[in-house]
Amino acid sequence: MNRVGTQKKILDAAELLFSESGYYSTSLREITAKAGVNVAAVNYHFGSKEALLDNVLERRLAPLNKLRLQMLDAVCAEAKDRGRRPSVKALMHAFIAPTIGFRDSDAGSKNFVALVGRAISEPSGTVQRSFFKFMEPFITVMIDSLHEALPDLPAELLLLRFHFSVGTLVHILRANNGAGLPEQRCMAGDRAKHKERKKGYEEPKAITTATLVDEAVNFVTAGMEA
Amino acid sequence: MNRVGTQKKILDAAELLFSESGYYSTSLREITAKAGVNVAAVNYHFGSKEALLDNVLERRLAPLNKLRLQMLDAVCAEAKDRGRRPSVKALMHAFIAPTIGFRDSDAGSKNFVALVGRAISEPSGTVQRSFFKFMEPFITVMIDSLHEALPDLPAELLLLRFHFSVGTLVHILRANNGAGLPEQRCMAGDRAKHKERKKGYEEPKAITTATLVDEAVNFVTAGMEA
DNA sequence: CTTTAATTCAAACATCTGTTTCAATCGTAC
DNA sequence: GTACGATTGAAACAGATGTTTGAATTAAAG
Repeated sequence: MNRVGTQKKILDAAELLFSESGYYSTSLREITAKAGVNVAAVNYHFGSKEALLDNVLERRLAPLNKLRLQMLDAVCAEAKDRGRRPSVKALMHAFIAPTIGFRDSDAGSKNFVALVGRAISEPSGTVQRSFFKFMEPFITVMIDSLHEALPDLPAELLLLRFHFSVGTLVHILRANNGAGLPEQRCMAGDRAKHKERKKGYEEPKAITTATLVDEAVNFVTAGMEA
Repeated sequence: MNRVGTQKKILDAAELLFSESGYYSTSLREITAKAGVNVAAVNYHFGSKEALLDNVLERRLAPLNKLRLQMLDAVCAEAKDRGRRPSVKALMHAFIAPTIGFRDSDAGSKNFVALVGRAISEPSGTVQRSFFKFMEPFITVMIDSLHEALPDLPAELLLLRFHFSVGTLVHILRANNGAGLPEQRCMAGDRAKHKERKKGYEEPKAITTATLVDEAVNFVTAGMEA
């Protein structure tokens, strides 16, 4: 086993288990067991559990953030060429589409998006610190662009509504865990009961990634411009 | 010390610490230390840590859910009297206003809303199970009412958009932790950098609970009707 | 083949976890 | 005041946690 083999096995196992159970509820022994390596390997290759989390996040977040920034720059550049302001919808698309669509780019990415959704809501400390370290550069540019797109919206309202939008996206990612569809558990129960009461009720159709992205973009765009 | 005194002290301490650090990251010894009682008191009065969480949630969620259902029923009843469908905005107000406004109703409630925001995002298992047990009755009625308000919106889109709305609310509650304002940490850093770059940038004004509720209701209403 | 460094492994480390035990204490009814 | 059930307290429980150790193994270089 060379170095990179063991490291990758640990990263993959940690990514999966963190996304399933969260950072604090996943033990190093579970991770190393699933990876098929010794417990000491984590501290040997990464230094600590927290450093492992950093590496798990960075491996995926670095290319994702690059992609998001590219799309954001493209939107702003195209708007500038036309001498117009960027549209809220295009900005929100650059924010949401790469993030949600990321899960289709790689087998392990599906686990990762759930991990990201969970990271932002995990108790303050380790996870949030690691996460925001990677997110901050993008958010800075995003808010600047939104100010250009909505010059008449007061700063505090713009920040507040963007805050709402982040909440929407995070919730999508979090629920994205298993099937990749918005089948969060409260609704599963509801739907059954609803079905009993209403006649002629049709089971809702499955929702593709493309529809999910479109609907999410429409939802937050309408909210931003409300 | 009589029974209820000790029980209340434990519930208050657990509510605060759970909301700060989450369920899994809070130990019984931290709770009992803050409450000024013996470690054994938790198991004596509640049976287990999980049962303690149930009691923490139930103490606040029972009256809150009652209030939300009352408001929802009032909205639907008034609409029926006028022979009209309930408005999405009124429904969303019944969903959001009591939840956010709850933090002003009691000194400890401020901690509780953050706990609720965190509960829904905590790794599946204990916390989610306890939480949805209390939430389900309300959600069922809510979705039925939304179907009445938006009869032309396909079921899968309605569920999806309500899913988005829940994400927005949860994110608000989660960030609601300290000051009670949407001052999430990523934006604190952004704002500083943004301030440097833009001339004539004005620091955003503080946002009151009433504004927060109004903006949140407008945001999700616009999204639902998009 | 020998040497040398990198890596793996089983075992132990100290610490923390939720829970239990059982004697000491408290409040109350007789 | 005495007896009795409810409550508290200090201590210990068994198990899990992240981390460290030092010898064994592997891979590459001379």
